[in-house]
Amino acid sequence: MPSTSRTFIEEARRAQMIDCAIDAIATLGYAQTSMAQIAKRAGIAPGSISYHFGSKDELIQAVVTEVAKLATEMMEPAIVAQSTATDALRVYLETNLAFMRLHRKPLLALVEIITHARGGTDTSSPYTAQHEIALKDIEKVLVWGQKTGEFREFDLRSMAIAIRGAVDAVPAQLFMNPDLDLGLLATELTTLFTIATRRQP
Amino acid sequence: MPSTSRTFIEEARRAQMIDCAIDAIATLGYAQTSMAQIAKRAGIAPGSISYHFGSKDELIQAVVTEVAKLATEMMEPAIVAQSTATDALRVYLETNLAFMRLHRKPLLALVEIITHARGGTDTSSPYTAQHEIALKDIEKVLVWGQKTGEFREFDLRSMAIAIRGAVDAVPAQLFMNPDLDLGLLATELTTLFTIATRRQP
Amino acid sequence: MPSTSRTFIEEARRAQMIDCAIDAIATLGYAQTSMAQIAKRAGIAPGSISYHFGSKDELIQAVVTEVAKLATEMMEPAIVAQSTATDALRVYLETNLAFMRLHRKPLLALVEIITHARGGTDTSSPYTAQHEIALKDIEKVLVWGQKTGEFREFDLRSMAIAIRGAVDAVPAQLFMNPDLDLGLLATELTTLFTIATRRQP
Amino acid sequence: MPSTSRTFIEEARRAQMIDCAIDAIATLGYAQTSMAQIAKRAGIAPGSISYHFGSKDELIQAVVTEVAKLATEMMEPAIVAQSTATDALRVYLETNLAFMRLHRKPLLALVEIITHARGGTDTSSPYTAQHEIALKDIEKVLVWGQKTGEFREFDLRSMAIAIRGAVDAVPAQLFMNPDLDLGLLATELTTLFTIATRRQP
DNA sequence: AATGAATGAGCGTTCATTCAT
DNA sequence: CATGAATGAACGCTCATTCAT
Repeated sequence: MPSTSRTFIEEARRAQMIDCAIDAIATLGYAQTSMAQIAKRAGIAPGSISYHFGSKDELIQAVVTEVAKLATEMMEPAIVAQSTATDALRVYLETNLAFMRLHRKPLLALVEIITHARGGTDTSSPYTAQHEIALKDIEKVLVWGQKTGEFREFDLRSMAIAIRGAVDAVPAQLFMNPDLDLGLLATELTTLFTIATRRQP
Repeated sequence: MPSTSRTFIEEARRAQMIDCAIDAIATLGYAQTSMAQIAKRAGIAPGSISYHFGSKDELIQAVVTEVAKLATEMMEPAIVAQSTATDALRVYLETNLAFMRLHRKPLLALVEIITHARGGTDTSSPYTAQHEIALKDIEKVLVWGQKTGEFREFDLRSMAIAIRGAVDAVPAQLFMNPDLDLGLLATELTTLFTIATRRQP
Repeated sequence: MPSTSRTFIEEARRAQMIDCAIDAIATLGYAQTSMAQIAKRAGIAPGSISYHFGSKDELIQAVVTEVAKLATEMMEPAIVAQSTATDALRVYLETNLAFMRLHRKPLLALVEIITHARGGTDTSSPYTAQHEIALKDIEKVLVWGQKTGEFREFDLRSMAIAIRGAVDAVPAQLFMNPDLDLGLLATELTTLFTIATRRQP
Repeated sequence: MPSTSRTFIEEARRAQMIDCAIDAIATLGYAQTSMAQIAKRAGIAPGSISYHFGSKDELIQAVVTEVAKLATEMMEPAIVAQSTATDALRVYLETNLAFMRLHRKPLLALVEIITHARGGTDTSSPYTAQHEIALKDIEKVLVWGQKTGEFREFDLRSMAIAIRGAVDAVPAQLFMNPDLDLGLLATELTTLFTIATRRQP
């Protein structure tokens, strides 16, 4: 039991603040979400957030980490359990869309942060890095498929951009049309990229 | 020559301010772009922008209109000149990427504005509408190809989301990696969606 | 013929600007009346007003002078023509209310200026002086009536304040209720102050 | 002792700011009183006022409420305690002038606010309403006197305008001449309106 | 540990005034 | 004479952050 009681309370407070930040960002939008708004939702003082997180940026970073952890926990085991690259790609798309269905608010918050929190030409932001990691993950599956001969020859980065782009486009759609059929979308995207990647006859 | 000198000067100033706004937004990001920043780039007083545009919103709107005009002028004639849906889809992707190459900063600015100017749950923003129009345009080409038998059966909206998503993902990539090979990307995306949409044997 | 053609045009321009200033102030209120608003009403450039009047303060002063001249021209001859102080007091009240009926906008503008343009503890403002002159004018009539025995003994300044206060209260009423019966009000105020000032039995 | 220390401090700060606002408005005039000016007098940062009051309008409203409360507490009990309309009218005038003597700055500030906070043709401002209430209050006393036969017949609104006009004229006089004898003025105005309203022989 | 009052820099905007044309 | 583009100071307001309690 490595964590003390103090740390436990501390962690509970942080988790509560992260949850409220997610709710505020997903509901109000990134630009309209102030520290005061988050504090109000948590029923605490604005200063307490600074106290626990040091700065707004660190809170936002914690939100990103939290949601990324949630997503990874949900998606990664299913993907690595597949025995073919084709299945892995299919499951990658399916679990991504499933995550949007099950964790809409965290996902919306994450998208808001990624699109808003970038500062200028700062190529080295943690969000940029995360995006690169996502593309690299896809490329691993694509390389696998090309090695086994399941997939045709194509430029890895281009295909990865297309796949990730399709997935990243969904939250915006979801925002515009909350009744979007995510099940249908999952099926269609799977078919689309299965056809587009498979070795051509 | 119907325009007077006065109008000419006025238009020149507006154009200069729009250019500086584009530069500022593309360089600093939307959230970091204040009237003062834009004015500084133009070498003028902050109040002068309000004098010419009335408000920040109107300046931003002018930027959007300017870039949209630029994009439409470049892309639309080439697309409608095609005689098959397959060619139209190819040219759609090619001209979109060509625009990014030729007008990188305006395009980055436009993307920044579209992704940031939305406020919370406001579904009815003009930028949201613009996005929907873009999808509908793609769907027209897809319907065309399905009617002629060039394309297989698929859900129109899902395919449109994937295509637009791939295109929209490019600016972010461009931002992270300015040396991205847009020519290669155009070829690969064309191949990808040609395969993914064509009638399967 | 002391005035040149240039001066004539000059005067016409000034008169036009004063009229537009009166209209703007009476319609929009003092605080909402900017140089640009006045210029717009006159169909001229904002800079032209500064050119003719030097500053906003001087324009406002010109408006006050103009309206005061209008009022004096209308009221003074009728008042001095009376042969008793009682009649003079009656005509003073009647002509004051008649002026409000006939020149509502100039009067409203004047009131707006007097109540708004005062700057801090500046006791020596021209508006303060004008107010003092108005009280002194009333006191002259009151002294006259006391000397002839028409009026009872009372403190001159107190009675003058009450009379002027009643008259000054009317524009605000007019503003709140444009259908106010100024004829009835004139009759009633005349009766009121005739009773209040006359020698008691 | 129902109020906590926290609320107490909060209230003390608000009271301090209201006092400084009263001082600034009475000294500088409404138009010259900015948040920065008030803050300077209080020795605090401009933002602190927004923190406690939300907006300038709310601060001004708080000033009005504060002064109105002060005035009502002082004047109303004395007036309603009278057994005849004649006495009520006398006490109305006396307490009004007494308030000016005891609370000169708050009263000046109130008058500044009432005369300035109206915007253009906006008939429905809360200050306009307050003025109407003041007239109605006077009319109640006048109706009372006419019913008991103490007062002669006259138009209620006209007489109310004259009485309120006389009272409202005093602050401006006070501003011009700080040594004005308010005791004498109270006596004279009482006599004036007692004579003017009483049943004529 | 937690507070919340207070800060101060920055925001978008207004506007009387200036001056090259 | 007249213009109107441009200015620059001031406005009310927001908000992440600090710090005495």
